[in-house]
Amino acid sequence: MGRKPTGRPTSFDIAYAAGVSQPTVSRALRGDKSVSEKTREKIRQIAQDLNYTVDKNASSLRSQRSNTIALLFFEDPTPDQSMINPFFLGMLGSITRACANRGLDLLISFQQMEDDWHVQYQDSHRADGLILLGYGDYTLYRERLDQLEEQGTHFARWGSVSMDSSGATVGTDNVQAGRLAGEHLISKGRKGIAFLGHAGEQYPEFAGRYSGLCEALKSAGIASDKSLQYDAITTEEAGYAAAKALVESGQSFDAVFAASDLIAIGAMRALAEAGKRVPGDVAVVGFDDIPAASLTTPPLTTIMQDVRGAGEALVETLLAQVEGRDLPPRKLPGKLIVRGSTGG
Amino acid sequence: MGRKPTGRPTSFDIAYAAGVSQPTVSRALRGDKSVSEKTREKIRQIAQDLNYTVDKNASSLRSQRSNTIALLFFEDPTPDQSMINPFFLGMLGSITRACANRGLDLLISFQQMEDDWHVQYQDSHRADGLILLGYGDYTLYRERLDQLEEQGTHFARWGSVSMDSSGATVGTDNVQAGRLAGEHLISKGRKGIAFLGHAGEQYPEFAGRYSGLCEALKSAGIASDKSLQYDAITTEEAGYAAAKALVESGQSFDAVFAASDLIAIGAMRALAEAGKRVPGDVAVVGFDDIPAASLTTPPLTTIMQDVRGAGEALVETLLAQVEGRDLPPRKLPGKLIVRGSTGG
DNA sequence: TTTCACAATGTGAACGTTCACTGTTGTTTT
DNA sequence: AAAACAACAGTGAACGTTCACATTGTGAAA
Repeated sequence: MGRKPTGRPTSFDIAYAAGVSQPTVSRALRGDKSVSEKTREKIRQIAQDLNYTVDKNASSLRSQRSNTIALLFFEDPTPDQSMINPFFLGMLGSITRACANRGLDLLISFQQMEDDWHVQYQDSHRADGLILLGYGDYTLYRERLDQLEEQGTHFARWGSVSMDSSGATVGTDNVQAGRLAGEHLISKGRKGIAFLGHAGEQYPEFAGRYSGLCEALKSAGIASDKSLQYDAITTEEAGYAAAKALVESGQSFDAVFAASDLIAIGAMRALAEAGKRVPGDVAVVGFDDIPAASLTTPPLTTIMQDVRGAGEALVETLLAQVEGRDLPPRKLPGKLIVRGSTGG
Repeated sequence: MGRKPTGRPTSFDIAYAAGVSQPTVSRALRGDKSVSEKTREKIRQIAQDLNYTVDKNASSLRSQRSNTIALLFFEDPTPDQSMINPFFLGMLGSITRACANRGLDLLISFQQMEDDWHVQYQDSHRADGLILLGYGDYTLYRERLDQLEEQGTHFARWGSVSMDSSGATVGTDNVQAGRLAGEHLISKGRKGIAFLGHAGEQYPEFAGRYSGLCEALKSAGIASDKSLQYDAITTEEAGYAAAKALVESGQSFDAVFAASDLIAIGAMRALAEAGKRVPGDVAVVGFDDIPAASLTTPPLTTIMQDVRGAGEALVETLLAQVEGRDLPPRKLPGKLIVRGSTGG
């Protein structure tokens, strides 16, 4: 179980074996065109035989580029232990893939809002840039974002695109997606559509979804009723509470558009307890299409965000920024997934 | 959006400002006792004022220690895109936390079985060690593990502890957990207990769970019936297929112990389609306690693995190995979570 | 033939730390 | 009072690359 007695080989060893100078080895392995095809191939072969790999630390130190990006998750101070929003976990997968495709390494870290994450990674040269992921109260981290920007840190974030953009942003077109949900419910003959989710500017994504819903209602000539909007952050508990409040208010409604699947799942629980049948009495639409959405009874109709596209877009946007060309913010369309909770 | 015109400060700048030599700065910031309390504090203060952080690359290069570990997920060649086993995602969270507590950075990467992951990370000095995560056919990657070990790579893996251990291993005590599940079902009066999951040595974890079940049956004086064991890998589809085969076989059974929650969920779907009621006709127990387990109807009774403990144990074991002291393999107990699928 | 350009490699330094020593002081021991 | 020893700080080198520039050889243009 001990370590190899002999140290691992360096580029000098390869150089010696190949009968060239050490920098030539470096050039060859990077695929530099100024090394002849022949020597390049020879060096590659020797490197492989000797089991040599470039030392990333030395490389990064000298070139001032780590080919690594850091992924920072953050949520409101997590109440319980480690219940991470499943949607972001899907995102993690797609970002990982996007990085792998480009030969980038990915550092990951979960952050509490209070931490001073804003200084750590890029400054210590661990990463060339940051990807920021997380719902939550926008106003809370707005300040940090500005600070990042001021520091000249490269970052891309997932979130609401519509806000006066702080840095490079990629997000779902929440208004379009909200409209999609609204139109679907309306097409099912529903008119009293409640919205569960914050609609204030602290939660611009939710607000976008709500205004999309309102647009759909308006287009259909239905008056939207502000009293049918109930605040909820993105947890199952919040959804349960909001739906319960809705039911107990005595207002009449025949559909619920939840700002996230977790909210929707909580809401369905509350509706069931209140004796409301889904979709008979109340149709329910969620948002995100998390894995659990297809496992509820009835299965949840929801808006799927383009997770795969998002990962690609985030990495691409960040990379562009690192290389000095800023890309415009990008909105990805949502897609309606029809399941049982709206009557199939 | 441009970069700071002036380069970021180095330890020399701090040294100059503090009126000491540069290595003293390095020592002070590492908390070296050989720097007097006074100067240490002074240097800390100046560093903070100047917004200085230690360059991780230089530090790692010189000290030959990256304070980073790499987390490698791998599964059987993923059929569809990025459906990652939710259980491992929970694990990711706990490992992240365990790393953060120790000031370690975490690199993550998803691997196809075919890739040559076994050489990459530690050799290039990106990471001090590897954590390997993934179910799957053991025989498939067994060879790679041996290779890693031979290379002197430090790694810890999550998996079956009982096998002739390749390297440092942490895992759930599958036999104990299986017994727990069996005892619970027996206490509910069930006697015809089917097991859905591979029981061969390619899947030692599943096999352990099965033998735990058999132990429980034996202790209760019930003969275990090998024909009630159906192979299934850990997906919802596999669970569906296995349960369907079970039903169609015409054998009588009144309980199902699934080797994973996904299998259980698939099985419940098949049972529902076959007109069997859960838990009335058939009680169901899963394994893992993934988030979706509490959202099914009825909610799924399951065995919870100690995810938090696992993350801690893996990181600790790995760290020990890096520091030259090998820790023995570790088994963590499973915990029964009783929900509706076994009658509450 | 001379000249210039270009392709291919070599040379020396630099990236920003940490390591192993060497010097200082000032305090204790005998 | 000399010797011994801490406690603290400084000096020079080293980690393994990549960079900027200098050097060589070769063939085409003059």
